[in-house]
Amino acid sequence: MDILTVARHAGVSTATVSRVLNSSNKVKSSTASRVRASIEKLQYIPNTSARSLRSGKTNVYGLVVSDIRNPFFPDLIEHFESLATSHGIDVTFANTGYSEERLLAGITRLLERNVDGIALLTSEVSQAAIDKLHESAVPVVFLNQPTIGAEFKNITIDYVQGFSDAVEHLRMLGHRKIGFVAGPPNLSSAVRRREAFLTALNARSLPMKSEWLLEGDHKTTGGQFAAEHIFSMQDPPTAVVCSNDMTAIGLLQTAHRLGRNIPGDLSLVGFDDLFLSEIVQPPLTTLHLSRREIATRAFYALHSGNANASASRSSVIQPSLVVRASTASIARSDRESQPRQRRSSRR
Amino acid sequence: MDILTVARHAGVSTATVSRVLNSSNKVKSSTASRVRASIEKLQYIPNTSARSLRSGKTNVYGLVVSDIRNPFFPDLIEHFESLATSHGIDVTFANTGYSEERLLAGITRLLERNVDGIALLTSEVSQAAIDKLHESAVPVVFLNQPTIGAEFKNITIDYVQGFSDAVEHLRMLGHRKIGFVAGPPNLSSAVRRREAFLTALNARSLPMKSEWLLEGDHKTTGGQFAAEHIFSMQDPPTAVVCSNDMTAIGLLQTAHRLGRNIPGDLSLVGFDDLFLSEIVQPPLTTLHLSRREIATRAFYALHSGNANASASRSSVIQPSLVVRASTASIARSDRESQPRQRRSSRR
DNA sequence: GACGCCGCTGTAAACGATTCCGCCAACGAC
DNA sequence: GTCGTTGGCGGAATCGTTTACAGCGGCGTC
Repeated sequence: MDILTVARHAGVSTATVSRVLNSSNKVKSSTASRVRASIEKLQYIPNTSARSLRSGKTNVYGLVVSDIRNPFFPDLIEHFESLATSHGIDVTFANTGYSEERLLAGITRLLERNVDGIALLTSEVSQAAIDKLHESAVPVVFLNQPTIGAEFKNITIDYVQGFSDAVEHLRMLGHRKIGFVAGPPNLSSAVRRREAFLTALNARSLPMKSEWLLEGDHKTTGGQFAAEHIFSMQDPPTAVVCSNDMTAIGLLQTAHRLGRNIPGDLSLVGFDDLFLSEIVQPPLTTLHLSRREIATRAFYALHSGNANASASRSSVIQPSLVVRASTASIARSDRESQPRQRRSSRR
Repeated sequence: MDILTVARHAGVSTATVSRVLNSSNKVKSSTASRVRASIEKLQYIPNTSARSLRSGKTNVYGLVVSDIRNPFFPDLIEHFESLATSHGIDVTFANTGYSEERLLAGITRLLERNVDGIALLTSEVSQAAIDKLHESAVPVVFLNQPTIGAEFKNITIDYVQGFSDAVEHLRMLGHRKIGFVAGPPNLSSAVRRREAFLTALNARSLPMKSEWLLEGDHKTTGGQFAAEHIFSMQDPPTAVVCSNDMTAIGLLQTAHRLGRNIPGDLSLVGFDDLFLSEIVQPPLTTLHLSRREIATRAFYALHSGNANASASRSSVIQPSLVVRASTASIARSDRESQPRQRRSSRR
């Protein structure tokens, strides 16, 4: 079932069939409808390989993410995919599992597939990967890669403002000893989050003991590890900010296991606002990061050609603080130098 | 950069280059290595469109899932994808959001892409979808579709045994009044789970009030709804089995909100064993369903040709009960005819 | 020495679409 | 009546591979 069969059936040439397929306006409407009838009758489906061989376009975007098990990414994928398919574009998928090796392999695969664009919604981009993308001239959009040159599009997230809000929230609650559980040090997004946190601390002249600065892995295991450390410290922080929600949730879980109370013994702030954050006990105070917005910008960065490229490059996504129940006023024994206080006025 | 350039550079014909590309054994090894050197030198990447136009194979599988936000599916996707890419196959992805319409649209897209196989790891398959797949003659594997004819492969899950284990577990704990929160009635997997539960109840001559048979949506919202119902009943069940973990987690969350204790006031069993189940408080007793196994069987059902087709069709996946902390011996006020009891011996 | 066979390689015809040209009829202007 | 223009359509080249077929040395066999 090829285009020639349709052409014969409709009594026209293949060129004309192709034109109605691609909705060229140079076909008389009576001819067009006759062709369309034949297409319908014969159940003709154009061959994608032939199409993209000739036209050079595949109508496929590659989407690469770090860790599909982190609920942050399924949201992202869903939005990206539904946006893409509504524009007639399919998405092939690559999961790196935070491995640079798998990232490079994934990019190679996508390049071999001649995808029309690649959304690299991941953090562990190595120089080798960037070089490879650079020489293949395929449109690429990154998520929050500060070191990326202007030849690539980049969606930036305002970590500084986000963590500033988080720290300020804790400060208002009376916390002065605030710890941080970072992500893996080879992840640029994790590094930037950590720096943004430290900036927020500095701006408020809050103390930072290196002991309070823990390293996680952006998974629950990192949080579990951190919890064990924190609750065995001589001088523990009274509040902890985590580099992402999964870390905070792992911490929460271990706190439970150790018989500690959140937020009674420790206030906890996450980052991402996974749906999980509402579900855990206590519901997690966290920074909301809109997946829909990221997916939308990523898609249009690839799709709109270069139309509003510069506009979308300059824009920045703002996280917003969502206060739930994992943070509370500093109280009880933690407020060392002050008398015990029942509660602050009314609330 | 095409194959002709490489051929000239290596001083051979395009046919020979193609042969080394496809590792035909009919090329002298000295020639082959010369060609390989040229490929390397010129950074040649074969054009996938041309390849699949000529060969009729795309080396792409379609993977369609119901709801990527349900953590069950990311696990599935990850395993499927890593298996596929390790065999040189890419996967393009479709999310149906439980919508038959989107399912049909997704299948159409995949068919237009000429994928070499489709894994339909979803439940809401309509007859229209089946017909479409049938006439396209593309290899397809379904997940647990009892009505599917023998012309399709099908991975079956032993719900009867699974729910039997769950009910037996509750019965051993002393529960006699056991409710069920089902999934959407138009989802065949949900219907079959419900039936399996009822079978388990019957086999033990346990009572079933229709009031205890609730309907959810396989998301947390369904569980929330169910919790509100259950805790306002005159004669509530003492234990509830849920059609999946998301439902159980929603129920758990609302129980918390209503000030009820799980498992004190109600024992709870889920289905799937999401990683979430370990994280919620209390950790959820549930039926473990191996995503790796499903993904593996799905992949090989498509990939191994017809080699061990019949073997894989006949095999069945067994869920296994994982006992955590959301189920407990019936106790306190729920044991109507018995005196209140402080706790069971030691613990 | 003729012949057949075998291992390796090249030639060229597909695969199924898109699209550049060029053609033709119709029509208006002069 | 001639000519130019324009809208609509067809012919055929082209995209980059794969692969059937054929060719061509060299070698063993009789």
